[in-house]
Amino acid sequence: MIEKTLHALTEPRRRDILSLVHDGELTSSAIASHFEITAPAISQHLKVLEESGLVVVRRDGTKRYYRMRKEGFADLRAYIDRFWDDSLLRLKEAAEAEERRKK
Amino acid sequence: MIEKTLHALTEPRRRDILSLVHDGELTSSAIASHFEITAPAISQHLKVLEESGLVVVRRDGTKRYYRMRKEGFADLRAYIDRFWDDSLLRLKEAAEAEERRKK
DNA sequence: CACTTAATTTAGTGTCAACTTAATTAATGA
DNA sequence: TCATTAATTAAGTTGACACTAAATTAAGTG
Repeated sequence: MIEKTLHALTEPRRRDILSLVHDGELTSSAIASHFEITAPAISQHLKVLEESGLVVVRRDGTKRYYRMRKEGFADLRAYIDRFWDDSLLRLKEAAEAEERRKK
Repeated sequence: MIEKTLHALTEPRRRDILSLVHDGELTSSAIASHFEITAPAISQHLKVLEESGLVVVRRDGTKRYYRMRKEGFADLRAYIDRFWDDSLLRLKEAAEAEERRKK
């Protein structure tokens, strides 16, 4: 899952798309109107984003509304925290050691 | 920077390398011994990791010791948190995306 | 049933990234 | 200085992927 999340996020336009659908849902063509590339290219990006779980789609007639799916970031966030958190822990420990040294 | 971080992390072997050098430093060849691919391939991965800021290297004679650099995750973590937490900083993202689209 | 709108899928192209082997750099020791 | 060890850089191959234009699906509407 983290594999797909990272792959989806690495492409800059997909990150831009995510910013666009963060606040609310937008149709495929509404999203495409913000870019210079063609609608099929956007559609392909949306597919990658959807398969990664970073966006969800709602169908209404011929239109498809995309919006961000926050929980899609959970796994990647947890992965990073495995590296990040104990560095914070060590900073905390160092600070505490420093405190003790001062006294 | 987040660009380079994501690119570095997306390749599975580079994530494996990061796990290896998480706890302490290892030489290039010690790292390579954990994989089936050749030493030059590992060297190339290490270069990408170093340029992304996710590892640092210490030279001693002909050997080069690599270790993880936790601060390298900071930007990516902040990026994810902008989506994860509802924050006004998200507006900054949108503005930056708009700038990129204009170019 | 055509016709239109919205979007996707298909097929093909150019670029880039992850390998390989071979050559090269760099430090050290006989 | 020559040889050895550690690692990287160089050159070339292959496969993946972000595009494009064209064809296709799907859901209304006259």
